[in-house]
Amino acid sequence: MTQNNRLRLRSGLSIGALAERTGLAVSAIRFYESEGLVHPWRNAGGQRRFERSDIRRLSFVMIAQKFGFSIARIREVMQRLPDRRTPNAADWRQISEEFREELDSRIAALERMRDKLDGCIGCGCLSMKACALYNDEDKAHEKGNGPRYLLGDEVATRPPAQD
Amino acid sequence: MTQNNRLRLRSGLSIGALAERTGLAVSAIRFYESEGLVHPWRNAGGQRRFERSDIRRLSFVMIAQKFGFSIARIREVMQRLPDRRTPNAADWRQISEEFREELDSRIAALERMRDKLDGCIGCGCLSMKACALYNDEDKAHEKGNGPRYLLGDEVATRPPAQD
DNA sequence: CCTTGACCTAAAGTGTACTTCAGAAACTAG
DNA sequence: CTAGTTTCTGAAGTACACTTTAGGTCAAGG
Repeated sequence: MTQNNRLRLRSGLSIGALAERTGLAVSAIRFYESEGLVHPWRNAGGQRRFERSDIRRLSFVMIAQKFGFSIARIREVMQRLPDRRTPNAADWRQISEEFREELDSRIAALERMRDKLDGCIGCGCLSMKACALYNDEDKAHEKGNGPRYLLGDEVATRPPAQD
Repeated sequence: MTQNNRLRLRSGLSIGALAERTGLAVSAIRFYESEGLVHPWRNAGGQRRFERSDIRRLSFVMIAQKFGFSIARIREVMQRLPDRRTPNAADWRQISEEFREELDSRIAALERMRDKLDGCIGCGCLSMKACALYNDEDKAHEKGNGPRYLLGDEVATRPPAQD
């Protein structure tokens, strides 16, 4: 294993080794490559070889996913990492700053919505129209392909009975 | 339209009318029925007829989805609504209480993770193992079908270089 | 009565994030 | 060198939350 490690370090990590180090499935790493999140080279036999810095790239991907960011968004932000040189701590800190800001505003939006929930659920406005919970904020659930037209139509002609 | 409305009220809402009132697509309402979130009856011609209280049911579904709850979870919680009588404001308040609690703890977890982000991203632990961001909390991203084995394996034999 | 629009069902398609499978080539240990 | 493990590719499968399509029925206005 020790000798093994030494070999790996010389010629890049195999996909299996990277999977071990990150806890990801091998298939997930291949998928992330297809999504442009890592860019391994190939050895003589056509097998993928990764740099040690890819451990960190993939770790970052995992963290960002935990926070609910989509692969598209993660790819977008990671494209700001340096291309030529190996990213250093400052590079990582910089892009995580960006996530942090987005995260902050999402947490805040969620809190505002939560606060409105109390006032809204019991009231008639839940039957729609002008309810603050509808016309408001970015939803926690921003991705997706629903109708997304979310109101704007005519006003209720009758009082909000307790239906 | 006024006369139309009067007719609708006598014999229940058509799926199109319900779609108009909620902003949902007709297809979405059919889907929600198949998922057990609404239970329309059928008229003589086999068409769905909804109660006025279904406007509120679906509105609740939409709000819960905005907060990121899955259909399965929403169905689970809505099963606590009264079966026999039309749910009233107190009923709705009670089940939204439950969501509120879940929401609170999810917001709190997100905040704790966010706070750890600052300390974690720049450091070597991002390369895995004992990092607080990994072994911790319920992920915002709890559903899903990934590898989910997320660490627990051997310790790094070398210091966390700035890769 | 007839046309038009709303509605019906079942099946297939969409996007996200992956996994699983099949068959073949590469690599590693003994 | 051989056996066993890894890795390779492309295609298909999975889960969630719906939408779209196709082909047919129902209902309301002129």
